[in-house]
Amino acid sequence: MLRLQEGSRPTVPFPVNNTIRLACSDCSLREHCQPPDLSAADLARIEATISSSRRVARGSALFHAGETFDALYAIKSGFFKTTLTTADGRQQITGFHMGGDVVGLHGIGAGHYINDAIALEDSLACRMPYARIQEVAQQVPALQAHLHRIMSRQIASQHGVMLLLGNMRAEERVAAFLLNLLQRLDARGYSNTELQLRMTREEIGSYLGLKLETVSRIFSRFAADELIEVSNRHVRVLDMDALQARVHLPGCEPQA
Amino acid sequence: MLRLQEGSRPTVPFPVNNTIRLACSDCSLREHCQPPDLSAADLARIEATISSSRRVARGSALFHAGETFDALYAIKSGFFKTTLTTADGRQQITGFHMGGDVVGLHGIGAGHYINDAIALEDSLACRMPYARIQEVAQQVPALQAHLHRIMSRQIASQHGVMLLLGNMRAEERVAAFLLNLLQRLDARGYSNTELQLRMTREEIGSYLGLKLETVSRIFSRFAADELIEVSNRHVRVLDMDALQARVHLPGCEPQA
DNA sequence: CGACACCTTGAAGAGGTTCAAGAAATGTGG
DNA sequence: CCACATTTCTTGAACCTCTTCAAGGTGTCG
Repeated sequence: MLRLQEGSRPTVPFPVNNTIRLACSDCSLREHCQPPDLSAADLARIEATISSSRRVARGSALFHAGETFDALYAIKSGFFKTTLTTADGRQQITGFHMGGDVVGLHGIGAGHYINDAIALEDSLACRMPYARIQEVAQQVPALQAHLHRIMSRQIASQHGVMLLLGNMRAEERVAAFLLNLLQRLDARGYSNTELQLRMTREEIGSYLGLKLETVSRIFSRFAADELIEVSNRHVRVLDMDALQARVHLPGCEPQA
Repeated sequence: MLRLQEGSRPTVPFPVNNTIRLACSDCSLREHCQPPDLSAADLARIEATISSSRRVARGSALFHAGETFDALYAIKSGFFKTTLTTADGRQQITGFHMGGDVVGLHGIGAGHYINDAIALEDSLACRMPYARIQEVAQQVPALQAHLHRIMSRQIASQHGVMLLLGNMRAEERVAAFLLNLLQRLDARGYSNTELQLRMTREEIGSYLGLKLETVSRIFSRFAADELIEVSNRHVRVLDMDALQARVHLPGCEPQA
């Protein structure tokens, strides 16, 4: 079984859609994408079905809208966006996904993917054929429960996005976006005050329902107010409390 | 087993949260909430776990945010809204749900409901304890697959809402909203050109990220343009093609 | 070094909100 | 069954936020 050399930088062009193998038991993301408390036998069974990894080069797709759905993907490393395209060509980014996230769940019901999942940096994903997942879940209750949890959480988190898009002003959206990213990075052991954005201002805007100029202006405003420090795509939070305070609407404090 | 008299109008005040029993095999919504092609034995097993119905009076809740999650609900008849409330008191309606829809899925991952589900008219819902669903799904692959499909479809349809909130102008949102309702009613055997709104303009606005005045104005504009006919909460579509055309952005046709 | 993609900032403009007032529908109690 | 209160809806006018258009700057990669 090939062991990935995590730290090494490839000297050749990044291979696209190359399939390699890597043990689930070695995966640092186990607690994110697998049910806890599995027996060794169960783990082995799951591993046999899903330990096929796919490299995805920056800019290329894990799957495209319209392709027949046949597998879920757990992101092992890297960063993805999922984008919806309308008949008249408008694009909406429906999510940003990082290590441990599972993408493709929307395809189960439709039979095909409705999204494009595009890597925003060279990434590694774990391909999990859905037919096999179903089989194993039928025998391993913990996997079934885990799958339900993952789908349910995605539904719940999308409610949060609807709140963001439906109720928040531009400033609040950007603040909430940054805080959400930081929180997810924190949960993965990274800094909770500093991050490297993997997406353009335009992509942030698409996700937040704003234009790229608006996003840029708000970054500048936050920097001017000394809430954050922005240098290109590197963002450092200087005043976490103040940033969090911006998520609540400014002119509408609950009054006695 | 009590048989509901569908057509009869209760002469006593509508009983709140009353639990009655009604056979799944009698339910007109079977094809909506249950997997197809079940054996009689499987159907009986499912029925034993989920054939407990709850009446919910207009204005009261099927569940509240914060309550411990223990069951999913399939709506048998009536109409619900699900609403999210923020710390600072803002409300966002995250969905409208009618007969055949399943609500509460977001609770699986969180362990508690994150939404309020409020009946917009006197309604009947089928309570399905989640622990039992899990058990049965473990033994009946068709049920498991069906549950996955339901959750997946909800994820996919929420992507559509994100597109609506993130990318569409007010006019498009209202047109898309009406068309979506009509399509769902059509799938349930009702008219696909005429409907009785069960929610206020404010609730429509909350769902669409608009103010109630904006919704009202757009209804008036559509009526003035003879796309629809509005009389209070009754809406009849006069020109379906033109209404559908409003969903695409008006000033941005793909040009050669 | 030069081309290209990405970002910032300004000024003008549009779409939606806010505020306000009145009309219509709905519900309540006598 | 009618009068009254309440909720919901409509419409107008002023305002504000975000967008659009535009230009220049910065960073990156071949």
